[in-house]
Amino acid sequence: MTGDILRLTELPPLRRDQVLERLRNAIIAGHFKPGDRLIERELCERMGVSRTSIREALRHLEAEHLIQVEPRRGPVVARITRKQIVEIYEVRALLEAALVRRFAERASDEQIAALRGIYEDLRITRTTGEVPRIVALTKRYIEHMMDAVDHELIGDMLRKLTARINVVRVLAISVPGRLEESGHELAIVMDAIERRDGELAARSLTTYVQNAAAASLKRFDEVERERDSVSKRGSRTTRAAPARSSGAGRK
Amino acid sequence: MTGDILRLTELPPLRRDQVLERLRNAIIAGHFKPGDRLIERELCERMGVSRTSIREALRHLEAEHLIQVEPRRGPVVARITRKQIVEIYEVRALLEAALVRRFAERASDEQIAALRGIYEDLRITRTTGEVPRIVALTKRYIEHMMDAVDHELIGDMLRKLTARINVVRVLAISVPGRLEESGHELAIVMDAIERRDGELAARSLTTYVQNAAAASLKRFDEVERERDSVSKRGSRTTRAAPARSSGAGRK
DNA sequence: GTCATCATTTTGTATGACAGCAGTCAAGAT
DNA sequence: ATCTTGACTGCTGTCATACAAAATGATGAC
Repeated sequence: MTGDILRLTELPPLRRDQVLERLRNAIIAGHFKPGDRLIERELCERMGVSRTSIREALRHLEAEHLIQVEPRRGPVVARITRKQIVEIYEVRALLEAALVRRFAERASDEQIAALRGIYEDLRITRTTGEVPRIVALTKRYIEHMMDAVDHELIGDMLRKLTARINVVRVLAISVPGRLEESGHELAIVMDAIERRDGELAARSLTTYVQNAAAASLKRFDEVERERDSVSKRGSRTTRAAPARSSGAGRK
Repeated sequence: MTGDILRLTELPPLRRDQVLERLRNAIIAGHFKPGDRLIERELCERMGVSRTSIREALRHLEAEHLIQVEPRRGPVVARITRKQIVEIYEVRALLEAALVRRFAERASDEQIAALRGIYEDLRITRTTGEVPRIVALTKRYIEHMMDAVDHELIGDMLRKLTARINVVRVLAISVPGRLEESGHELAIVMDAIERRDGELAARSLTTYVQNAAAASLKRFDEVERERDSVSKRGSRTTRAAPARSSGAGRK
């Protein structure tokens, strides 16, 4: 019998999984910055585990694209390119649109009411400008839909994608005018859901995400430009990758 | 200077990456069957590397959902559930529709002509019923679009998704009537692309994928039913990885 | 056939070792 | 002062070994 559902003795969580989660959180939270090297021995000491566990967790993060590993140079917190941001938002738009469509069409009235509750919190908080709380509520909002829709794969993919652009995404919130604009879009989405109009909800959410993408890209470009001008006069930055600012197009 | 264009000593590919690729291929090709246990020591011996490299590759495969790891029981080739098949096809439909839309709208005339070439090969081969060749050409077809569209993320995701359902997918080809039906759908897609009608191409491809999903699910259910009735009278539990007589026999 | 008991595998983790690439820094050359 | 060179150091990639705890398999009792 393999399905040990009724197990009494909780077996201890695997060290490598604990390491994985803590590293992942640290990266997403921005505690490690893009480009930072993750040195194994350091991580060992700080987390009190052996290299074995650290390295296995790193392989997992590598597969999630949260770190990049150049052979014999070791892992680095993933830098994100402009093209990647564009692509991630594009796919996010597709997936979230599908998600909200299903939610509008299939969620129970209670689930929709609960979403309305989260939405109202969010709407109010948006007027106060408490960015961390806005981020948290936005997350709650989408997570609520994921739970209700019960689409493991879309949920999984969205979580991984948002992890990759979390830093950029948070920046985008503080783009002037963004909050008002997006508030309007979200209102339409919420109304459409309540009218069970999946199509409209999906279309509106797509617009919302596209605008969010535009805001993120704007901030990204600003940061890039600033970083460039600094590195031009300032000290020599140890940059591993060429990281051309514009026109990264290869032929 | 790190622009290693003129490197003489081609640095050896990392062992863990070689292991990763070989294991991944073995799983996708069905050389290991779903539910088979992957025992570290065995893999070490058969591949001539240490547990370190094997285990790191396994963590990567775990992140790709090609293996499942229950704590302290070790890795097992991922079994796929009916729900997962449904979900994967749903997302595949979304992503491939987006892909073909972009291709229809942006590809060069030459790229479209090349696609037509692959398509014609495929169309002819379909009449002959050579399943392996059909599979190969279908893969070429989609890969050609990925290359042309140059959307790293969608390409990446599609590759990972198809890896997970490869076995089921191949089975579906031999569903009676499927080939004729899908031939028709593909023809519409191809025509729409040539007329630069991204919308129609996307819609048709969605239908195509949905039908493919239906065929796969049908075969999946058949196999399931058969397996159930066998296990009811025959040997008891669903054995994980008995040393199959065919192939490498150990013990 | 079911169940308890013991032997054997296998995983999870730690430790130590070492070759070899990568980045650094100081000494010498121009 | 700047550039070049070469030694130095830091890390990664990989292996071998070890061992506790859990899982699996075998054995025998009821």
